[in-house]
Amino acid sequence: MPELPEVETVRRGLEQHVVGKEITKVTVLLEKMLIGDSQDIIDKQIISIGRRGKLLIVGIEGGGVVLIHLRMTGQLLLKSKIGNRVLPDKHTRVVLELEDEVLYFQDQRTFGYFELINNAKLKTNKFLNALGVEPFSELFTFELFGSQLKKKLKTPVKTFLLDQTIIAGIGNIYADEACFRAGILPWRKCGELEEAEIEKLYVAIKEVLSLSVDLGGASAANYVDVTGGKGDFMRVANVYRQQGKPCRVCGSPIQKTKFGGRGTHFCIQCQK
DNA sequence: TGCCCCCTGCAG
DNA sequence: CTGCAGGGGGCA
Repeated sequence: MPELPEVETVRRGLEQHVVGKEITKVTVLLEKMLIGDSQDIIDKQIISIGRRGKLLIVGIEGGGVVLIHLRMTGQLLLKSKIGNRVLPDKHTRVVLELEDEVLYFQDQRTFGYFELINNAKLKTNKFLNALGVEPFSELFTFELFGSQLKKKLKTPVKTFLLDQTIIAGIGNIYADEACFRAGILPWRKCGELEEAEIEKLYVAIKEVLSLSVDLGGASAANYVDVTGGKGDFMRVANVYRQQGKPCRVCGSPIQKTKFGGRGTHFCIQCQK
């Protein structure tokens, strides 16, 4: 489900509801989805909710963290009744009981995970350490972006955008949307972008991610926030899952193809 | 740097 | 029934 805007929306929801609460019970319904010993966090307080790229970082009293990756279909829900859904159900993988709240980790496809990790191991966590720059960070400057592109001359732009070790948090939706906004076809090589296109792409990445955070993320399929609410980004999506519809800018039909094994959406008129 | 794979459910 | 799905690890 989740790319940076969706994970950030979940992060904010959690921050609002679970910081300062003590974990009273942990129930693991699918063993592989919780890495580590759940005893390590029992009777401890949640002290912070952070995020790096698409990864949530739950700070635990006494030093450890719980890394949560939602991958494709993960959800974190604080309400046990959402519409017709009553939790736990067959997609519930982990349940965290917190004084007066219950946090359900739902994951249809079971690609996501909870990983309990102490401070020492945090510094050596491979995935976390490999993550590239945070797009909203002041470190993500136009200069940095340009130098990153120049190291990947033969790499297609979309592949570059999806590489979490370069920029953290962009996934299939926002890669397509950023390319559209920049007027660049996703398979163009980074090395052939002109200066003006590089600038457009840089701005497009920041704008589309921040717009989506403002809209509560994109609920194209499974994504919901911690209360079960959907995000509104799909209302303004220009290309993602818009194939066949007229381009909002030029009216020509949005096309869909397969690129690098992923569905890829574009406007042949607006993107060159 | 590309592909296959991990899984389940849903649309076509 | 087949193909596809917003992620990313492991393999050539």
